[in-house]
Amino acid sequence: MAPEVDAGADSRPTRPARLKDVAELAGVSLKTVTNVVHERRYVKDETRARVKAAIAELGYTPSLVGRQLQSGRSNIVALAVPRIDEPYLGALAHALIMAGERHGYAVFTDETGRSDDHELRAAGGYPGHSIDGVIYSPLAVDPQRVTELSRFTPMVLLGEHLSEGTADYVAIDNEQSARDVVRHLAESGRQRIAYVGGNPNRPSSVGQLRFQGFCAAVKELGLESRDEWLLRCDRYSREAGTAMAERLLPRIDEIDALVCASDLLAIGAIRTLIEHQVRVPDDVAVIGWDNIIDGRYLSPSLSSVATDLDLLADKTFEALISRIDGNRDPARIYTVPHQLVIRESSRPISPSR
Amino acid sequence: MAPEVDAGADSRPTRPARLKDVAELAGVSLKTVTNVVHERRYVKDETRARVKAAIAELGYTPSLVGRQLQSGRSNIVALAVPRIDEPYLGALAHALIMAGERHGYAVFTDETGRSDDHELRAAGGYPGHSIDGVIYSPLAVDPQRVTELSRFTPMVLLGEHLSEGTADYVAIDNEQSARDVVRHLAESGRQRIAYVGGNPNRPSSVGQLRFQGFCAAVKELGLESRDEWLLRCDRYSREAGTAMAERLLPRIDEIDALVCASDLLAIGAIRTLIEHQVRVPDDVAVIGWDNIIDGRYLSPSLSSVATDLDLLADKTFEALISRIDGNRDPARIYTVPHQLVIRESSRPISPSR
DNA sequence: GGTTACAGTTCTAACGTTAGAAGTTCTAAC
DNA sequence: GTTAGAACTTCTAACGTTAGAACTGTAACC
Repeated sequence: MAPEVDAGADSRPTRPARLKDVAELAGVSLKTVTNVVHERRYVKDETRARVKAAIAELGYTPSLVGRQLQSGRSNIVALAVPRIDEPYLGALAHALIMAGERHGYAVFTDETGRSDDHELRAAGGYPGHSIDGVIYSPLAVDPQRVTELSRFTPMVLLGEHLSEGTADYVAIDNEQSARDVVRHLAESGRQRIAYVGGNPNRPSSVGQLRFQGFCAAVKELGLESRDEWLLRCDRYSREAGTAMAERLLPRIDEIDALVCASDLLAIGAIRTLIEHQVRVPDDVAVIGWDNIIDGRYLSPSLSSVATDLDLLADKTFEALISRIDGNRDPARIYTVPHQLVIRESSRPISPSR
Repeated sequence: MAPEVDAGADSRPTRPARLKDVAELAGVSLKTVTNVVHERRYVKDETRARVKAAIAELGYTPSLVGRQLQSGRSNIVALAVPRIDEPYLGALAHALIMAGERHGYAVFTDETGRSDDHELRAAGGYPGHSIDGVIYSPLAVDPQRVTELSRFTPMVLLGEHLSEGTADYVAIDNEQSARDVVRHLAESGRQRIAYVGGNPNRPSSVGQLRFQGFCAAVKELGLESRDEWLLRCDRYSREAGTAMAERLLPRIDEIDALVCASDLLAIGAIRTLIEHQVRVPDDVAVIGWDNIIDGRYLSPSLSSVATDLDLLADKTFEALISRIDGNRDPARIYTVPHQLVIRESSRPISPSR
């Protein structure tokens, strides 16, 4: 008999109904109920109706834990990012949650920024947690370790690029986007461009790739270049932006544009420049990457390299699901298109004004 | 026998080790292994050492799914917010993830902004998902439904205040914080203050409480007040901020301060004001709520009412865990302190400048 | 009347963990 | 030498779901 007898509208079950309760109420076996739930053949219409009525009456919802144990699959993927309260990572998480829904996966967002241990746990696929796959934005972990661990965890990398062949990687063409940025500035009349960002110690990091593209474009376009205009840092935060801008201030008259490897760096830098009466964009144009929403509402509004996050998220899931389904091909790089969004901070120099 | 024989350093297990594998390797029973894992008495030192060695050799990690099924507890709580890419909600999520770790819970962030269905699923405790509790920031769902559903789901409400007695609620004293804002502006020499935010259709919403505090303080301090200076809207977004500021523009010369029910509203409003050559704070002071990081980097930087999110997160977990542990007391309101953070956007009017 | 085919249903073991019940071995006391 | 109890281990069922194997019943065909 069922554990709960409906004693009127006021009484409620204290525990969720199980498959067994449905089976007993409908007077059929467990298997028949599963067959109905999964819409399988070989169930008489009359039986099906009876089972469905029982499901409705008990408010039965299949326990995903039971299914998980049985199938070994959870349809949950983890998103491992340093901090969820960074604007770009929040936007990324949002896009991935939406894409996950389209692809039938729930996205569990985990913050790894606190310690290397957290990152390693993510790279190892969260042992014990029955996570189907990991979308991973590594920060500190040794690429070698990631390579080792990813062999047993379906994984897609975002954000930072580790050594080739580590795991699938989805990103824009960072080098090309930096060239586009420099060409845009040159076409707007900028001649002496500074660069902030890119940790030289991580040769294939995003900031480094952007730096390479920047340098190549500066050379190709015959623009002036000085080592003192190239500031390197390994965090792309607002604080780092202010710090770098302060280091640049003594030479600020030498330059007329500043390329920052992220919008946060740019936001920090602009704040410092404005505090020191440097006019943006009249004295110095500034441009960043990520196209975070806040950039639109700054004064001046911030020009930026935009990624189509929905597309990136879809490609990420395609790659990840293929790995979850057992694909053992060599790691692949998926490139998503980027776009320059020109706003006030990189307005062309005009004779008037 | 164990399913995997270690055939050398290159070979790796294809599936995670189970308790059973450990037991077989150590030559003991399942129960003995659990006893070791849980550090129980009645295990000989020698046996314990053997079991621990086996655990280490196999890299065994207990399956949380198995535990969940057995115990009915997952130690996972859901955080249901409209969108994770809103700065305040991202900061909130970060604080809750950190607090969850302190209290032994993982925080699963779910976005409910897309549809009422998503919100209802959250309010119902995510049936089937074995979630121990829900931290819930409702937006659209009928309070009545939340009340019904929350009776069977350990739940704490954040952000929007529903009808009294619905569920535990953690927030700042919104009314008092609005009074503090008005007093600060008055003390800084502002006389004619406008207000943006607060949906009059949701009587106990945050924006409404702030509005009440605002009106009371204006009256108490004998400040001028006109209905045309009070703009109501139900979304606290940047877009709403620009829209509301545009509606205010024709009367902008009448006012000298603008109180916005959120920093996003304020950011949108400031952008519009600056575009129309209204000087902030010289012509109009602006102040918001939430103290989002971006406010610090705007020019002018944004004054705001700050909540101690770490404290809020800790109180949230205390309340939620008490409910998870079976507390059936009437719903309670937990108040966390707030603080005015004065920045450039509400600088006092000074004769010079 | 017997065979075949298939629709519809039940039985059973399995996923990994847990803990109560039951069993075994050992020590110490009478 | 027996007994009590402690120390330690094994046995077993349970959590909720699933699917293959096995069973029953019916209809069609020769």
